[in-house]
Amino acid sequence: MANIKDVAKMAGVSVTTVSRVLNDYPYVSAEKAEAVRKAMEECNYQRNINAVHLSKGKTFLVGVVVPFSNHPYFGLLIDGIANAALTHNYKLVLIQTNYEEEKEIEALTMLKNKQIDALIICSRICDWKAIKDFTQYGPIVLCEDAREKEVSCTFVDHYKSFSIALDYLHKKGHSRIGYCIGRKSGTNSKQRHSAYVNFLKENSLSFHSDFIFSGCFNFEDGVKVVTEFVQMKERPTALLVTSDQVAAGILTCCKEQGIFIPEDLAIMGFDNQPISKVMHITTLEIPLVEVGRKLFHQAMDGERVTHEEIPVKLIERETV
Amino acid sequence: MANIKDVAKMAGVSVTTVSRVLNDYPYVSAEKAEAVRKAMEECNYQRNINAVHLSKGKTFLVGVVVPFSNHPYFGLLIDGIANAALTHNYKLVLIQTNYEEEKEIEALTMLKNKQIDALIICSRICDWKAIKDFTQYGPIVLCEDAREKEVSCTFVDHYKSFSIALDYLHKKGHSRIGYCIGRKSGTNSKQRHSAYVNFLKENSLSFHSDFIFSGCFNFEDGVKVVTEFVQMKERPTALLVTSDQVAAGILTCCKEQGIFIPEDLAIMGFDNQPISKVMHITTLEIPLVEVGRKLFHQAMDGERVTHEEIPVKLIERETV
DNA sequence: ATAATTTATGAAACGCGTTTCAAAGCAAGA
DNA sequence: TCTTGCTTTGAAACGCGTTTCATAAATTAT
Repeated sequence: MANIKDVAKMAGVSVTTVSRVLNDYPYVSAEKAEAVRKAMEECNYQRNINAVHLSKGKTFLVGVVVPFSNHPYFGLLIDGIANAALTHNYKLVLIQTNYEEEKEIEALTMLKNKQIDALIICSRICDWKAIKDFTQYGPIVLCEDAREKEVSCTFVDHYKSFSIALDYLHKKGHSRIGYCIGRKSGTNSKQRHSAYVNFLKENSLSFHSDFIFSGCFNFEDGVKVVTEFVQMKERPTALLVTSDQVAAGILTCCKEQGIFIPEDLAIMGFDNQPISKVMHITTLEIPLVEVGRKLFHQAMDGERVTHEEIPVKLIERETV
Repeated sequence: MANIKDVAKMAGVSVTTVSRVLNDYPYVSAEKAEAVRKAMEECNYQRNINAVHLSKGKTFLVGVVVPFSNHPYFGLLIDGIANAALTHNYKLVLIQTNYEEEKEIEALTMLKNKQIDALIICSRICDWKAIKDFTQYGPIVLCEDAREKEVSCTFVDHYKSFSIALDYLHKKGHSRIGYCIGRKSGTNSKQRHSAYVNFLKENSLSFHSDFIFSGCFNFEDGVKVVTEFVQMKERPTALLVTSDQVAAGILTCCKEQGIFIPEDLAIMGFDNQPISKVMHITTLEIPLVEVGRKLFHQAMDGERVTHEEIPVKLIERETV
């Protein structure tokens, strides 16, 4: 395969001139530019992108860390990131971690390596300390409340939004409220939990540890929740479900079991995924595609550290 | 930042020796190896991966072309690819095309550029001709029946599987069968359609163009189908739905409309996604994660062109 | 007409790790 | 003792495009 030298020779110019043509720099005469273009065509020249990357110290790749890629939450997020990347001629390197810390470190190392220009971490298991060490190597942006930290982030104030949801349920007459969550650790989960605990305290409600269902990620996890629910002696009357998928699963399962929604159990979803509309699930809208887009822009604007809060919106439908 | 030269100088050896240590080559004395390791640590040396890529002509990146990443079908496929990639120390470059041909060409160009070592195309809109021109630049593998073509593929024989499903419905007494599909063009869709047409012919059944519902990708698309369905004068009694998501949407919507499944309408899904189990949808299992894994392995084994057919399995549940 | 710019062009250095090739040292076998 | 065959080690070439710097030519300004 021909390289820039060959093209230069063929066109009777220097490699510098070829490079100038290649990159649309000025100060090349029309004739020489033409000669170069002709030579490139003749030998089917293709620029070796790795040489460009080495030379420029830039790859036009952005790493995206997600635990799973087949989950609608991350799917939508990736969608937003991917579409923003598309318009900026960046490509995404998908790093699926399955929540293994090792994989997250690998992603961070890619940044250190200069294999990617920036890194977007959609969800993590690793310590902030681990990340901090890598901030010097390039922009890292988080999808969580990192206002206290020296990296950019786009986030939902989950404390606030959980409080809103809890108050809403409380106003509707519920005092036995539980919630379903993916994993218990994680910045977002912790914020939610403290909102929950504070809500109980402020309203003098008692804490039931079995009102908290963890491990809820997908539609099918709704089955587990309902199975547990029916076996409970003291049941909650309302459930905050941090994913519409899970809420939909719970709904479906409850119908089978003859549990009426919202009479027997009120359900409040999160995200406002399309499925929640179809199933008339009351939910808290989080514009994930927009979050994704913002994350990408922050990754691009690596110099500036910004913290963007995304407002959520309560969407009333028929499950509360 | 220190480079290999600096390390060599610090350790009092040549760059070659450093390179040998870096790559675990034999023929380095223990003392020198130790000196190199110490030097690397001292200056926090990090190998510039782009230089490696340039030198090796290899990037350990595999491109994955998908139209959307937030769809469970592609989610599962990506999952399989990603996990296989993980174990082989490859990373994925996600190219979300939204079915724009231009983006597909861009992905192919990345292969030509040597920016990726191989390309997996999960679904495409572009012509085979367009792809053919790029096969010379590296392994391209397709997720469709490409037995006639000189690229590797992992595929489901959609003609066969559609026939199986149609026969099953027919044996259950249905003669007014329709189907729901994502897009009408596309290799898979065409295979399915011809299976459908042949089935009708062989059983002397008449063709109703309105029994075919296209644009069915997601859960929410089920709504459209049901809306159309209830307005039909002559309704099908069974529907083959090429995605469990859509089948689930149809099911949910039918329940609302008082349409009984399977009495009023039999539904047969595809993929055997978790949702189909929860909702007891009879479906045709396609092991997408395994398909993904195979696609990756074929991409790795670029030399050999193989065509792997994936068998499907009918899973009887309660919607037929 | 002369100075000051602007335009055009190429040599060479740079980014950096890998690999080939030659050479030297040393041990085992003949 | 001599040959053969590892084991070690490093110089130099290689992969290839970008960028800096110097030079020369052509304009424009004074």
